[in-house]
Amino acid sequence: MSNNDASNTVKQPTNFIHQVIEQDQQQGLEKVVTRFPPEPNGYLHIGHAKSICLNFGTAEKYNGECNLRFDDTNPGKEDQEYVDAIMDDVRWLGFNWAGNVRYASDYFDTFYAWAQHLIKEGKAYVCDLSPEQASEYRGWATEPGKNSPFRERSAEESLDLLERMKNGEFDEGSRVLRAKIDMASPNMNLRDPILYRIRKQSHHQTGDKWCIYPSYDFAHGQEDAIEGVTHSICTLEFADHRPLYEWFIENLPVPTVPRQYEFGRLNINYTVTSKRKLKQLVDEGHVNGWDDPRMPTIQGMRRRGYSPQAVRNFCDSLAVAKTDGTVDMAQFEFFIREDLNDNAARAMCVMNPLKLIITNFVENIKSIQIDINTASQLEFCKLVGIGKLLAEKIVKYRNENGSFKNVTDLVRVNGIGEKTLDKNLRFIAPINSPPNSIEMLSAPLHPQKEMGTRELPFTRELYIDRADFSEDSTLSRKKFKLLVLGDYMRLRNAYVIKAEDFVKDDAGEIVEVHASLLPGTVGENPEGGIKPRGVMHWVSATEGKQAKVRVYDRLFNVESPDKGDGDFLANINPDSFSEIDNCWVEPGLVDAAPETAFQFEREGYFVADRYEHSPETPVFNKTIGLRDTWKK
RNA sequence: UGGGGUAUCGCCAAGCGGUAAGGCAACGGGUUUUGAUCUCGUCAUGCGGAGGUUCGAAUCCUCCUACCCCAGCCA
Repeated sequence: MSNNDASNTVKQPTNFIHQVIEQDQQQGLEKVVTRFPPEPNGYLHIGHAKSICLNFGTAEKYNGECNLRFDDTNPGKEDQEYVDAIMDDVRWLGFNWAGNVRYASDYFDTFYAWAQHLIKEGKAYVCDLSPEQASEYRGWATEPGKNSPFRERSAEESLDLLERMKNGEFDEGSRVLRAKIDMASPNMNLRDPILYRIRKQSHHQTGDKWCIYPSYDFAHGQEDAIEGVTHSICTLEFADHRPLYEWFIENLPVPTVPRQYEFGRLNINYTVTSKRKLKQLVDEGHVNGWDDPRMPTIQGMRRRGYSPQAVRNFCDSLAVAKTDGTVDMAQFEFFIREDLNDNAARAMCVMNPLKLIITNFVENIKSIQIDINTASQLEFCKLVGIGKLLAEKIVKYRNENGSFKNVTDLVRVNGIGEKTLDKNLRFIAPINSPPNSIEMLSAPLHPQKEMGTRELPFTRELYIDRADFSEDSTLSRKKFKLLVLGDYMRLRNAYVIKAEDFVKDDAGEIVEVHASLLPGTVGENPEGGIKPRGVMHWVSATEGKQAKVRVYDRLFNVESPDKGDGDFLANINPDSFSEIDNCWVEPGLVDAAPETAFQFEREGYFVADRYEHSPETPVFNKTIGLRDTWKK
């Protein structure tokens, strides 16, 4: 992988879990097994990405295995839709789980048998207290709870009651199975926690087989034990559950002994990562779904154009510790830009078009258009997909049949089809007209890396960005890198031009700029010490393509939108989305595959929309702007 | 409040008794056909606070303070 060299030079943040594993290995641990255990009740977000990278990354680092396991113990909240999306997300990040996908529900039979085991051992009982009563009996932090009146019920009776709970004889909420631990424990989780509750709901995996479902606590550690998980990594809020986790492992005939370790959850400013709040954003229509590019969901980041490698690099840069801080969004953005800068092809897109006419175009451009009635074999070879042999055939055909009457007659030559003709149309001059309407320039796809080149049609009429022209020629040369009347500017990958004139409409708006090009300045500096003020991007007005660009900004305009219990929706940034219809891009861009990333030079990074981009209706999403140190 | 955690630069974070790494951000300089990239440089006598132990403390001890988590038949 490409980040190998990075990991060799960049010092890894410490990871106390890796320290634990290395100690365990010294004690004789042979194989590390981890797991990523989401509940399929929503879409994964950046916080889960950290957990995925930690669990899968740890397994990878120590040549172990990592399972993907759905913790599906509460059917009311879960859905197959989420199962599918989560698998998609894990794969997108580039991880492979060991063996098949697992489900907690795979083990429901075992859990039931283990529940019976605990009852027989006198360590669990069916309790008939209502939820309200149970809450009262549980006591308060400073005062111990009271034993349930059903606590000393006989094993036989509990066994029978549990069986009947399973058979659907009782209503939801009427009875539960509880562990008999300690109603006076200062740890509330140990005050006779619930093992099974009645839920008359069908389950996305087990259908209607069950109407009682195990609680998280009665399931999670046992799942780990069944799968041979050695290091069960979860977030800090589960630290209080560890004694219970261990209690089950000690009191049940489990095949292996997993250990639980907790690390600090990832928080990022200017966004929210609580499932409840993300759901609210979707349900109330503040965003366009879970995969809205403004969402911190993996699906959203993907649609926004964040690369999986960038997300991974960011997650790997985070220390695995027990502190609960909030990482600056700028730190994430650094990794997004770093990866995109390396890998995104460069292109030009004019987002606010202003027409620029090159007044001396005809006299000065180097045409590569071909007059098919006079071209030689060698000249035909310049066309796309035409080699020496085909070129010879064309010349022969022309000699035998006389001049072409139409450009399209080229297909009559054996070996040239519609497709070849289409690709070459712009390189062929119309019959009987001067072959000079387009100059094909070539530009590198990347300024530093060897990524090849692209063809850039340069024509008499171009589009430049409105913001790049000013009629005010008194503007400081140093401060304003603009096309200013009477001054020079470099067209990126093309000529240096000089602005000469402009046209205003009745409303006083500039609608057209006239400029002349300096011959011989493609790839060369102008003679006579002329220094352009700067460089600007452009697109041919006749050869370029119109495209739609969606610009996204942060969803919230305060650092901690969910601080406190106030309405986090009040902090929504009303200008987080805008769509610009009249953008012009290089012709080649419309053929880009969905999810291809580009840097639109001087504008930022953009991605062809995963779902809506097509050659007919090109749609690009702004992933992130370029770093901008331009101070006015 | 009882229990469980955590406190080192604006943010993330190393450090594990020997005299405060690194990254992000910020700010300066250089290169540049992207105001990008790249590159060079600046940025904690200070480690939540107060005492103490020690030749020596961010690291050990004592007390204090602040913040986070638990008190669902959610995970």
